[in-house]
Amino acid sequence: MRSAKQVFPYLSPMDHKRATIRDIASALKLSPSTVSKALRDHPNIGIVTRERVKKLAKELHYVPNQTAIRFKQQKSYTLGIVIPNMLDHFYVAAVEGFEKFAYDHGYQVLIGQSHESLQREKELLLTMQSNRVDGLVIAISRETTDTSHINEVVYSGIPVVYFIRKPINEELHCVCSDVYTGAVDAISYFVSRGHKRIGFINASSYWTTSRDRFLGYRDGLIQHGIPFDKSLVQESDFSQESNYQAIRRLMQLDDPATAVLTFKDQVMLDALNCLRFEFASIAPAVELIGYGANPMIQYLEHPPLASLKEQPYEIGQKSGLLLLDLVNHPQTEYAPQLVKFPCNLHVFTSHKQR
Amino acid sequence: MRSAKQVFPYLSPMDHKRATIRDIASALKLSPSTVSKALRDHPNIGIVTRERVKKLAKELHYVPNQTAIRFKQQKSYTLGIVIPNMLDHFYVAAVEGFEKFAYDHGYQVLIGQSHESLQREKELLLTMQSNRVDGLVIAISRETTDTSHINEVVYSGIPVVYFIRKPINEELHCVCSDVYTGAVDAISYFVSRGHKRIGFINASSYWTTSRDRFLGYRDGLIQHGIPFDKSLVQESDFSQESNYQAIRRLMQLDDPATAVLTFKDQVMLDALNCLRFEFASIAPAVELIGYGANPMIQYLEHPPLASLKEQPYEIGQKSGLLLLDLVNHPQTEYAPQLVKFPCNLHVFTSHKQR
DNA sequence: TTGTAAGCGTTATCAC
DNA sequence: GTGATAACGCTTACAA
Repeated sequence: MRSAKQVFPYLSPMDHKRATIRDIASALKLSPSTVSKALRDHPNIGIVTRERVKKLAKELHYVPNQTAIRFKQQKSYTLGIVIPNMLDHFYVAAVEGFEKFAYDHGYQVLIGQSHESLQREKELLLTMQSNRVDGLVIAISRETTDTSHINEVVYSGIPVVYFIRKPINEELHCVCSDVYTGAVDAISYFVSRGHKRIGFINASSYWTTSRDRFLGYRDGLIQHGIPFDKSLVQESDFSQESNYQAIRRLMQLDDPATAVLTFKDQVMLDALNCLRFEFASIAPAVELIGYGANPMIQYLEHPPLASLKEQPYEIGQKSGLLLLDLVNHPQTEYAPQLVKFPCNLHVFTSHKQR
Repeated sequence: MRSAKQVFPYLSPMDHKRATIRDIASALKLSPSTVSKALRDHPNIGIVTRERVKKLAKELHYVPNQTAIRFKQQKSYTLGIVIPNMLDHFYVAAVEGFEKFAYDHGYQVLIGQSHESLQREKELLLTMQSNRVDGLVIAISRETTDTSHINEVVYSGIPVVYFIRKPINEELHCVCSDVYTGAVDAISYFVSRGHKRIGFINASSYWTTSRDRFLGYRDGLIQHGIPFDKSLVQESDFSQESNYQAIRRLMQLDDPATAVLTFKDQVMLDALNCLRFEFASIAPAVELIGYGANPMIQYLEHPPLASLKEQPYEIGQKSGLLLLDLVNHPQTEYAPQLVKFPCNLHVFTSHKQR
């Protein structure tokens, strides 16, 4: 067994050229094509030759050169995934689902983070094209109101699937959460607990995921005969300051909110802290519901009322499935699908026990 | 502006072949080499030609084919990073630092997650080699007690840098946290608050990062004249059940711990919950310190005493720097460096105010 | 069952 | 200032 000591200083490619199919071929007095076939168990290579080839390949530490294969095959066996941020568990879970699916089908994954910047998103898409990814899924950035850069990718022959966030009026496959129904359920639950002043902290954007949350909020109220009040709807950009501002406004109304639905758990957590620090007297009476069912909530002594549990892993997987289907059937016309995964209201234990 | 509608069904490569340097060359009645040089602002191409080329390139939506460039240059312009897990903020932050450095130097990043499996780690390294990454940083999995697969990579000419976790007795560059000093500081702080029964929940492993925490814990005690007591040291595999078990054992001793240092914040959070649910009477008196300064702690009403704030982003950056140096100077002999970033004790506000 | 040769897109070298 | 040619490692018709 070679130890680290022995390999110092590590051998540069000059000292130790990586073995190629040619090297194996000439050593064995075979042709490169025979070696190539033997290594891949091609049926019309004799068993003896095949074994000889494999044995030597192992001895020479032959590792197939993917960069050459990709180039030759005009296929990168790589799928791209563009997300806003890896610090958000939700996106990480989605990436995991996507990655698992991709790996299981022989594809690699190139991850890009837009950090909510349109500029960065455009650069990422160029990189993806330049790397000739075979397909791409994307959760658009907050700044993405124009999608010409995405259409450019589609036009260049790379299939694209939206996931989690989709621009309004764009028609490509999309996999996301059924946030509408989730919002309706949340409102119903609030109403069942006697709330009438129900606030909503949304994200300002071009995404359907914001619009649908809003529609669910509004329809939920209407279904229970509660008039819609514009002043109960606030927007946040997810920064702590912005989250604090939004909850403050809802608390400082003449008739303040007694319950608040938030765009996601991170917003809810900040709201919870703001209530605790700045509105201590009324804080315990204010009930909150977010989206995401962040596992960290289990560590809170006074958890929020509930959270809408989404299925990011499954969303990632399903996006991968739709994408690979497009990759493998490039010329087929298709009707863009909109796949929605349910958001289930997850009520935290301490509230259930009341 | 092309709209999504117009591109439906999306054009397959057959309908719309991607432009190559050859296409541009023949359209302009130039040679491919001239076009290639023009696109890269090579000095001995006339300004007129250059502009003509660039104009047409834009019109044809020419995007350089990285797969061809990589192949031609025998360089992938890709760096690999292998981590156990992306669900851990700490590693995500490290990846971010590494990625930023890599991108700024014209490299892409291929991320691999071992999920603490040696088998998976080996597969990842093969993939990395197969993709001819120009270099690799790795935080080894929990199961990695033998490093021959890593030496194999080094031997094949790909420089490797360890980060965060390093096997004992392996000599390559390594960038990690100064967990030893962190542990000593934590113990000193515990002692200054009157603790004498100080427990420690460590990770069982072959990593220096476990050994160093332990040595810091032990030396910290010794420095304050507190005898080392083996029963105060427990091990955990980071699962919730394992974390609960570990803290339970420390609480059920004849002379229980009154303070506990944990391998990382996740362990501390579970310990906190376990204390709250199962040892409510003594819980408030037990003080905890973890590693990581997880931002979620700010949402706890009764936060732990403190956390050792590490610098994962900087660790990622520095690993990138050392790695690129190796990539760019392949034949230089080098003495393996061990770079340590400080762990600073971060005391949570509610305790400061006591 | 094995061998030959062409070609994927780009760039480096050298010639003009 | 521009062009011709070879080469990177591999796969795949097609030929033997």
